[in-house]
Amino acid sequence: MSDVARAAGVSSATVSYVLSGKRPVSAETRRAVEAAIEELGFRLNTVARSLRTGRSTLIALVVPDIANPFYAQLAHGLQETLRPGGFHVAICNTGARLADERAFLDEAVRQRLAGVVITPFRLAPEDFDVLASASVPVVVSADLPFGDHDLVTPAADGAVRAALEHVAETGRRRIGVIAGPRDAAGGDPRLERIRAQAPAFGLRLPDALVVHGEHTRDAGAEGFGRLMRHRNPPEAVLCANDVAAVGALERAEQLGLRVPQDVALVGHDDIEFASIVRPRLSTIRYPAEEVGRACARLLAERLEGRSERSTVEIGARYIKRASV
Amino acid sequence: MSDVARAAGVSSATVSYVLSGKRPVSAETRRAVEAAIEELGFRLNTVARSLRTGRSTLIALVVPDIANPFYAQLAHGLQETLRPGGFHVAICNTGARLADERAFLDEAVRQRLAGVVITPFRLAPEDFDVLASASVPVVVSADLPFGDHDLVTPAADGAVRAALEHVAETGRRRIGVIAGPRDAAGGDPRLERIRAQAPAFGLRLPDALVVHGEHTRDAGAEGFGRLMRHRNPPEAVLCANDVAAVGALERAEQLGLRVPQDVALVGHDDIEFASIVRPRLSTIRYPAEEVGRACARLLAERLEGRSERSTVEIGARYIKRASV
DNA sequence: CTGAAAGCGCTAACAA
DNA sequence: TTGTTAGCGCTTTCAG
Repeated sequence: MSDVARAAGVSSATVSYVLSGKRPVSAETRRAVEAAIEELGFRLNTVARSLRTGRSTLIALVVPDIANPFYAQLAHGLQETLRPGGFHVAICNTGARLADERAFLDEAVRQRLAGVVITPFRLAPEDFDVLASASVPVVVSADLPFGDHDLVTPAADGAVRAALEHVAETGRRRIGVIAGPRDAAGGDPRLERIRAQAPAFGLRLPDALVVHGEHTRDAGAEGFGRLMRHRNPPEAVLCANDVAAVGALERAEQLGLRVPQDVALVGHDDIEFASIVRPRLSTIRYPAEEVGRACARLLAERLEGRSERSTVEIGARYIKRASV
Repeated sequence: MSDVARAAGVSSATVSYVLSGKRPVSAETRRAVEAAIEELGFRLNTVARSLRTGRSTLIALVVPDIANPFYAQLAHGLQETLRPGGFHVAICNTGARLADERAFLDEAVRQRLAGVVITPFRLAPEDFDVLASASVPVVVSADLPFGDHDLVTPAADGAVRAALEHVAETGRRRIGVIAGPRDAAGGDPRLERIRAQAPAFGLRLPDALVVHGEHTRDAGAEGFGRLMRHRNPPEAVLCANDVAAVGALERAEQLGLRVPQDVALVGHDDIEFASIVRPRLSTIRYPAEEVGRACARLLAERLEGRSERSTVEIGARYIKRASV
């Protein structure tokens, strides 16, 4: 930078100001500086800038698995809306493991990150204290509030109602649920929403027909197998996410069970998988890209100075397809 | 850090050395320093470290679309194998647009990144000069060599042969190809491999039956439609990637064409989609996670000092399923 | 085995 | 409108 300053016959402060635009510079000086920059092939060192300003332009996206289409799409929405503001997104795969979740939060403060967007799985609210003490803004994407952080969350009651109504209309009475991991922080709100609303539609969800597992195809297949081995199996199975639902569907085929004739299936999220499988999966859509964009906006607002907590609800909708 | 030094009664250099392990420190001093770190909740500022050392620990992954399952899986493999070495991965979605590809390379030097892993689409070799002059190591993941950068690439000849053989065995003679974008840098090697080997199996690929498009479902559907509107349509369609192949399959269904009875379909990559659609898609597997891991290894070697160019071939394999 | 001190490249007072 | 300069927090010679 001082090279540029010398070449342009100005001080390095002036170079800094033409680059940042934080103070007016005469057209003539600006031209001289820009010429020198071009001439020397100069490129601002953003590391030095970050050290000086105490804040980088990097945002961490902390999720269980970026290869899960839901998070991949969320990442896409997040990155695309953060980029015009000069921010970048680092992906942090935790594998839903507590130790890794913690490790990334720690790393976020070491790196003086501009912010963190996270879907916490096993983290406790206290784990965020490291970030608070370094005043790294946090946006949580989850079904339930988490501490007093900004939140992007589904408004899903109506969608769940619509799904249950559809299941009931088609004559089923006994339902099962393939929920998230048993030890997830805050339990599984998707399960609880179903449990709370089922009775209103004359649907029974016995405790024995609730199984838990990770958000993977294997876990979905396994959970479905367990449900159907029950001496009195469910007539409809609702899954907390589409990846598991696809696993369930595959297991149904292996077991010679027809969907929806023998058993109905409903997912959550509406990732691409859902409309690609046969039968097409009825599911409660929670639009990942839009979630990512909302997270980006919340974070941007924080970085621009908002200090009160804010929540964005993203509407979920029941998408009726062929699996019910 | 100087706070820690003061609290431990040592110099800040010593604190630095216990943290980095770059010089022996007596057990006693170490203990005192660690106690002080714990006490004060000190966290190393990696931005300052990067400024001083001239290199960050961030690696950019530059791809067209992180929401494309192939790249999402690649990202996963990359991140998981880079992390133990203390490196992080930033995602850079280019949308396959030249301007964005260039912008990210520029950004990489501003950020003094430790490295770049890229699947270039429209970039020309000269575009990499910015990186070379800042000596930012580059690993290219592509079907063809690109400049003199480290390369991860498929060994796909055998797989293509197997696919074509299967197509020929089932009695088809006239084939079509849904290739990548017409203006992609270096053309479409997957198309060229097919073109080169088809004659050996008595297969004809007329120029009129080669269509180009992006690696998206829409482009695949559109390309398939164009192919089948031909007055003498192909008996088998090979796609340069599975995302497009899924689009083609959907369009076939819309058109009332049965796969594989009316037309056979072969994809590339074997992303999860391929085994989820019905009929299951026969495809040339190119394992994305493994590609990501290979990119990580190549980059790690560079950062440890290797200076000769290196290429890793990842074996591709024909996966015979129900669409041929 | 430990310390003193220079300096990485930038930004932001403060001064002119 | 521009310049001078201190200092962000670390690493790394050089000296002891």
